[in-house]
Amino acid sequence: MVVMFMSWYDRCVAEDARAEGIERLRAGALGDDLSFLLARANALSLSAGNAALRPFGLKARSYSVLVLSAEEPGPSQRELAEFLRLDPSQIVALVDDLQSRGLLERQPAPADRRTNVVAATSAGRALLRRAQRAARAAEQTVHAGVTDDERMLLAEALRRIAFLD
Amino acid sequence: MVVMFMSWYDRCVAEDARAEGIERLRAGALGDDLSFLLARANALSLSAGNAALRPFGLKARSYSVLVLSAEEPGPSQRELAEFLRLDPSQIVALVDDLQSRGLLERQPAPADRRTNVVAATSAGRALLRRAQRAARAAEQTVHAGVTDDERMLLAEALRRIAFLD
DNA sequence: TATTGTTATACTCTATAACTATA
DNA sequence: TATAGTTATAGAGTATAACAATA
Repeated sequence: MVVMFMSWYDRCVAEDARAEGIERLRAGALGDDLSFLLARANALSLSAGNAALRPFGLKARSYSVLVLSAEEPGPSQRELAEFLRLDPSQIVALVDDLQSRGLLERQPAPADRRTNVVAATSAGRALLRRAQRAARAAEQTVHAGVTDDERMLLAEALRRIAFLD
Repeated sequence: MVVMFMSWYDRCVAEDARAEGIERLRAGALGDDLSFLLARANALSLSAGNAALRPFGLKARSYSVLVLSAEEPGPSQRELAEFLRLDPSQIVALVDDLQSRGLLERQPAPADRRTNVVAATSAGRALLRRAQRAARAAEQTVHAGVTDDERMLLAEALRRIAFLD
């Protein structure tokens, strides 16, 4: 189990001189550690995704909120927090930002006036369509090493881990 | 592609009232998004791992450094940075901490005096053995939903994503 | 001139608690 | 009394640049 592995790597060109050392580490204990592989795969996926979303003024988190708020019916902020495993206060900031850009709206829920339902605007949906194309292209690049069959098995296994209830 | 999903969830008890909303989101667009599943699975794995390592004064990052420095021969700080996708300056802080606790040593490399080889001490190895047991137990809990066969396929697919060269 | 390790700093993200308005 | 949303703030993690020692 490991970590974020963020972006020093993104500006680092792998050196041949170090390659053998890295290969050695990879053959060691962590190279078979499922949590480590999960963390490293996620870090690569995340940084590729963030890079692809940057032209749209989005990051993984705001992109996720936008995707979910484009569903029908839209989620409450509480549901967003739980599904994305983010603190409700962080959802406030994300929704504030997207709302100020006219990409989504807070709609007071008729049944419970404490609750805001978050719904993408048509501008939000338009941006989302373009962003999704870019995100999917980035995802394909990151997952280029696995076949379509493997990808399905991978998704199923991850789903069982991600939603182990 | 998504995000950290850290620990609000860890102190939140899922409510039945929200469960149907969550289920709906799960059936939507992100529920099939491999990057999202990767992020969420990793978040769960990471927080379970951090919890299991806390009694040993370790987190995922320091644990990873300790594991790698217990290999023979030990890695240089540069190799650690690249393998863990952390900035070299972050490795300094991690190694400082572990060294101050007597768990590893910096050994100047004979061949290149710029380089520090990081090597676990016997105290570090002893702690590591105990920590590894706890980490593996936590990992099993997180991955309880997948069979052994699936776990192997999962590891292989993740390896190809994590080390796509 | 380039690389390893290091220090420093600004920034983003995360953790936590308190507050308000509704229920 | 409990929940949804909000605000505030401290702490951890990340991004970036610069520096000394060595190659």
